[in-house]
Amino acid sequence: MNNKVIQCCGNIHDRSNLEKWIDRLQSNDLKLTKPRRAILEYLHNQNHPITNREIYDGLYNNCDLASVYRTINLFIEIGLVQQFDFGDGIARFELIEPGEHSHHHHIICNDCSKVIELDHCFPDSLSETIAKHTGFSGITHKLEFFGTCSNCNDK
Amino acid sequence: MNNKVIQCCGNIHDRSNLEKWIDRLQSNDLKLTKPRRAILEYLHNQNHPITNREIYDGLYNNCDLASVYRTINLFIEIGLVQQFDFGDGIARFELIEPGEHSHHHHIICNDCSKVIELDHCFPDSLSETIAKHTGFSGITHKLEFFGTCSNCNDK
DNA sequence: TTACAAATGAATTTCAAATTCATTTGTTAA
DNA sequence: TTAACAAATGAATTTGAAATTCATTTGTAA
Repeated sequence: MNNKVIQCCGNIHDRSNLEKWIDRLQSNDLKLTKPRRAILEYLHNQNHPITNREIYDGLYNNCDLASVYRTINLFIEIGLVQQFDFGDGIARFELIEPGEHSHHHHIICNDCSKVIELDHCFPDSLSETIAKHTGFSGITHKLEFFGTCSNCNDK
Repeated sequence: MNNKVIQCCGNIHDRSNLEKWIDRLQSNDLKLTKPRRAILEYLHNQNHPITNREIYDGLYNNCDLASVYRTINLFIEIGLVQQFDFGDGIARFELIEPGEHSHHHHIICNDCSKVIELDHCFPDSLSETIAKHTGFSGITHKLEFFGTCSNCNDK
């Protein structure tokens, strides 16, 4: 395995990490194209969910906006990316890093839109109760918190 | 007070209930117009959140679609209506009936889109923990559940 | 190196939502 | 009741996110 460092979009990555994604793509009979690699790496550099437009802007014409939409949808289909909705009508996306705890939520500041990732969640027993009560199975949930961050509170 | 029954959109209402909303509108210096009354009554007849287009279609040209959007936004501003997001990118709205427990969530079937309203929620202690952990104040949340309903499971 | 399916870019389309502006409609006071 | 006027409406247009179409380009595997 070649662990040389490659340069892209002004950021430096360990190629070994990238190869896990490449494997993931190729095991799904998908081509490793420049736009896909660029989007993958751009997502990897973020620590919060970002919009398709933010990805497009961040890639500086390395990739068309339509391809960002297409690629993100593809990544969601193969379970590489997770979508979050912060209530403003614009979808946001986060890379699910291999081996990471993927289930998490966020709290978003109503004033400045600051985002903090949360590990907190309610116990599974709540979903189980709802399953019994409604007859639904395979229950998942979408949960985001909102409030005023300490910075905005001080103003 | 005049408690006569009025007819609108094929449904019958007790005028005394409607007057609570009228008071609500007028105490906000807002006019009680035909579109606003029609939307209010249409919302009152629903038992699940509905989209702007569903309201428009249900009103049969008693009101322009633009006015539905405007009126719903207005009702949200004055706290008469609550918005829900079921993850399909189309906003849904529910009337907050006076004196009702307004905080609730839903479970939506991934197959047939059936919606059940839920009283279940996690304890406030979770929000308090998050407040302490993040320094955020005035914490609210958006929470919806998804799964497969018993009907779709049997197919 | 070639062949070809798959993916891309550019332009267009779709759809929810918001906005503009001339006309209409509640409301309040005469 | 009527008149006056701000507020709200309808109709058309605009916006913005997202999806789609199609000719061209690009990975990949023979």
